[in-house]
Amino acid sequence: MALQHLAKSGNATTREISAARQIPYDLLAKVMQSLKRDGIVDSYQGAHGGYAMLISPGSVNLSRVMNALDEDTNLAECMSTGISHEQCSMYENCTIKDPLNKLQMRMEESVGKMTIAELL
Amino acid sequence: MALQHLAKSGNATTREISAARQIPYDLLAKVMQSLKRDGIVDSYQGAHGGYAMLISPGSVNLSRVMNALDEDTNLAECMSTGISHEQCSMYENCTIKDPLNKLQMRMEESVGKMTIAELL
DNA sequence: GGAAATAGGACTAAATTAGTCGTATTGATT
DNA sequence: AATCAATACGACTAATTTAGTCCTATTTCC
Repeated sequence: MALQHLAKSGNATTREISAARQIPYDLLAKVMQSLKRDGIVDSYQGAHGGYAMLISPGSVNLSRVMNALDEDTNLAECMSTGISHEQCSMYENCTIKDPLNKLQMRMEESVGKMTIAELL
Repeated sequence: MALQHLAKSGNATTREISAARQIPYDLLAKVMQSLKRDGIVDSYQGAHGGYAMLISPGSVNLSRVMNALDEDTNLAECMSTGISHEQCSMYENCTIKDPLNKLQMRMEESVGKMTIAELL
């Protein structure tokens, strides 16, 4: 909702979006910071500051937004990069690992096909 | 994992699957009951009882399995059928309702394309 | 200097999901 | 008839995750 608002209005403050969309201010603030961190939006501090899209809405797909907001968007823990193999004792002889990976790729693809531009 | 096991072995008891896949017995029992309720598997009570596939693995897609196990698989509460309109005060002037519905349909489609047969 | 904004860490509360427990029922075997 | 091994199921508890809050910096315009 925040990105839809931003894409429509060009730029806005957290306070404005919070009021317009009835989103708790503090929560939205966290969301905006995450979007900034990912480089989806740009921020301007100080008085008369706020946020603006850094990338064209059509170039921001929902898969990217998901990953910007959540640190782990995998279907299972073992699918994260890194030390995850040790986390599951069944990792070596797991028989659903491959199909699960395939499923995740397909889902990411379908989520990735929708962009912020399609929310306007 | 349970369905993969069942599809491979033809039939099995909860105890067998639990041991083979290291799934907590009580939890798996609940899962099997849900699958039975949905009509994906058939159950046989009493001694020498157990479960067997009721439908061919190729006809059981993961979307159906999801819905069999979870009572609500919607992206948002307002997308459930029934009284949900009253649950969200913003329902009438929600501006992401339509794209969200479209997204859910696309995701369901991609999940629905994979069947238990593809786990074998 | 003050007001209005972002930045971010630490925390709490709510909701969800995973897992357990107790008991009933069914049905083949002895 | 008794027993044992299985499903059925409701109620509960524990763990995890997610939503939301609070406090304090920092930045920048006026």
